[in-house]
Amino acid sequence: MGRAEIKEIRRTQLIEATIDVIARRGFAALTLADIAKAAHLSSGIVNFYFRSKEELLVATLRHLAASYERFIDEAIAQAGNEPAEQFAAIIEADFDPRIASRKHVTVWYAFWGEARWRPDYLEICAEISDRFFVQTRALCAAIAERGGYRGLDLDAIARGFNAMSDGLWLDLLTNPKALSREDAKHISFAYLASVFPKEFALRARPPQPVQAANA
Amino acid sequence: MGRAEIKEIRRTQLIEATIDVIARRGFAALTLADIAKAAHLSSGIVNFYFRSKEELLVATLRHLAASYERFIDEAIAQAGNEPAEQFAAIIEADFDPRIASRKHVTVWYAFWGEARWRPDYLEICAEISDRFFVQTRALCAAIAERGGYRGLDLDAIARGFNAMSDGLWLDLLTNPKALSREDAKHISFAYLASVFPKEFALRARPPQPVQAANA
Amino acid sequence: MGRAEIKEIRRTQLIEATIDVIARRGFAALTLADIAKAAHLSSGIVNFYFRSKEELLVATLRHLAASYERFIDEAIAQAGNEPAEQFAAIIEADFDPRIASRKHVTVWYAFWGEARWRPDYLEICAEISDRFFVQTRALCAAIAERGGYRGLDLDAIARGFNAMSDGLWLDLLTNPKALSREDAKHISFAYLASVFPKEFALRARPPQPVQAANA
Amino acid sequence: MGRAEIKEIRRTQLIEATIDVIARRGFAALTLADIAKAAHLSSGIVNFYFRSKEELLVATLRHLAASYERFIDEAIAQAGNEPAEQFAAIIEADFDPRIASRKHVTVWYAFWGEARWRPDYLEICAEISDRFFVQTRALCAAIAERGGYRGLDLDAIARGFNAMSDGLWLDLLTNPKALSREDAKHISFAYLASVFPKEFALRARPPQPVQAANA
DNA sequence: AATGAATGAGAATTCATTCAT
DNA sequence: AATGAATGAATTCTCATTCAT
Repeated sequence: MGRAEIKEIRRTQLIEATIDVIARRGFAALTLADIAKAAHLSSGIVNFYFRSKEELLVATLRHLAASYERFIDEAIAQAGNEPAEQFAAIIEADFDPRIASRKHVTVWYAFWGEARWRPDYLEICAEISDRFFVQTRALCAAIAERGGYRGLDLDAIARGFNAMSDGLWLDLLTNPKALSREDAKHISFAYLASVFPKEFALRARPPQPVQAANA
Repeated sequence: MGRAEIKEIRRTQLIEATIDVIARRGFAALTLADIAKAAHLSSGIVNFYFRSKEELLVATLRHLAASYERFIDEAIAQAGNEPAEQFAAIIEADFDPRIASRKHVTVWYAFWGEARWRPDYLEICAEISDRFFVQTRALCAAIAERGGYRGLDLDAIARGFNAMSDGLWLDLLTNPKALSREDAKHISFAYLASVFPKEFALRARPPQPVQAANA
Repeated sequence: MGRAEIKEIRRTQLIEATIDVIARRGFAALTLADIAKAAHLSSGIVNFYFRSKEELLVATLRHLAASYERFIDEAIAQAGNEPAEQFAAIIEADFDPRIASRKHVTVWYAFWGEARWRPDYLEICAEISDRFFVQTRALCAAIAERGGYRGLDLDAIARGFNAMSDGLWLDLLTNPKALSREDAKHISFAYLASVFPKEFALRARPPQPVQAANA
Repeated sequence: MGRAEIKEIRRTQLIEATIDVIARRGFAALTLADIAKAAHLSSGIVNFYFRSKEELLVATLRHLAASYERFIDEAIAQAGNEPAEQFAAIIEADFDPRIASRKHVTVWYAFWGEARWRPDYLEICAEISDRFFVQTRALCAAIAERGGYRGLDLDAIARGFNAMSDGLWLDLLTNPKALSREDAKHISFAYLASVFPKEFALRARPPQPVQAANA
């Protein structure tokens, strides 16, 4: 195993340990000692692979963003050529247990909570948000064209959809009793069904389970 | 002025200082000394009026939640009896500069970022989210009845709306270049228009300005 | 006792503890914990009264310089009006056990050793060196005038004298077996006697003790 | 090239790197990693050729002392047989740019600053000081005899001369604006001229340049 | 009621040293 | 012979909390 590889392995190891520890203890209680312990390495190690705690955190957020994008892109790629299918794949991916796990959502919100004062975080967040907007906007446009929809405000629809996704994640985080991942998907589909009824009405499953979840 | 009153004045003074300092420095960099200085009081003061830093933070979140609810409730109260008017008032209030100021949004997200590990925060967040859901769900039901809409999934609409609001706040926070408060309102109205076209089509202002903002 | 006084007392207490610890352990081994312990205070105290370790060290050097200057100035003041008497007083003061104690010399050399990389130290050292040069140069001029000496290079004499003093301190430090404080005084007087024989020949005591010291 | 030779080459390489790094960064900031980098070697190397950092430092000081002695001895050897010539050669050598360079003086003072607490340093310093004393004392004796000087305190003259040299180095270090290497030489010669006027009066160049330097 | 001095535990960071390769 | 990854002890600095005044 070459040394360059080791370097990459360790960095990833530390980044994943960081995600674990944030998920377990929280951003405020995050210590390098805990991260090192979670990575089964010694306490001085982080400053060997990262210049500072802050740099590790930026690398962690970048890693998180890259994972998220990769997951969404793969889901779209596997969804076939129909834009509505692709959009549906985004929703499924967005609330897939591997992506919208309590752990991941937790960590995303931890970063968003601090983003305001860390230009690096902000940049990464804006980048992913812009990229996601472009993607969903293009799909909306394609669906609108194929479906013969007229006069739609595609920007508002796409941005609204993205915002709703983020907001549903927040509900998963802060109000898990009121909302399950399945509920979140249903709500997303219901939104799309209200804009593109022909394509999404059938996917928006009946509301009973939601009421059950609130019971 | 009685002692109880002074106590209340000081507590409020410290809570408001806390909000200021979080907005200015961030949650992670928040120190009791900074809070005391911002309140023009001496450094040991916080532990005099609050058992601990944590208790001050819980009180701050509670204060924030109460302000938010009061503002929304007043907006509804002033909106007249039409449910659609009331709903519109909620949107206007939700993105009013006094509520969705960068400062407030910042602080809300700071708390949400930490909420996962603080049961107290979580409870307050869930409470406000539930209350807001009940309110918006009731308005949706009223609009649907008056407007003769059938077969709507009211739970999904209300939850989706609330989620979208929170998500739009996140965009205001992390991507202010891509989204203004006016854009956010427009997107909210566009959503309602897609569900209740009769009531909201006219309010969803034409999309040009949004495109301009995104240019 | 007012609070402003306490502040000054504590700062002095910490500065003196710093001198003690440097003298005892050395500059390289100097830790804030040791200083705090030597001052019979708790470990966080230094950063309460000084912004950083570095600031404490600068304050310590300044304190050292001020003590030195005060001691020399007082010695001159008590020496009467004869310039030769005053010069003699400088030598006596310069090698007085209270000033040229092993502890003080040690600490001075510790600072000189680091001065090169710390502009603050350098400035203080240059200031004291310039001031001392001006003083001794003036005394040389007065002695030369009264004694009718002609053609003397007063700058070189004064600078040479000051340099010799510092160098003798170094010998006290690094070679205490070869040189006592009394030897140092004798050597200084011998130097002055070679320049101003009338005024200093008698003070330059016979060389035997020096030889004895070297034995 | 045998292993013993390589060992010697590497040790010298590391010692010279140490001198460079001390001169550049200072004693306090000296790290083995920096030294290794300056020697274009890998970070673990020092502990391969020296038992510890401390041992490297002692070797460095020894190297410095040996270089100094060699330089002075060579200067004396090249100066002919006249003791006054030899003494003059010592002064020239002592303030030769190759010996009294800012770099070397810096490093010497760094060691002197720490010497008090490191018996090894102290021993080396005392050794060089004693040796230098013996050398200069012998030259003084020879000059006195040839010149027919009577009643001189040769010990005091020699020790005073050595002390002045060290003190002038300190001035070069801490007060370079006030003193150049040429000034230092002039001051040294002026001192000798006051003791041995016949031999050194001519070498003590006129004082104007010194005044200029002080202007 | 309020102050701010003092405490001491805890965190990031640095770095000499070790050692597998 | 040389590398550089890994360790972990030590150090500075921060800060919530306490408490005498």
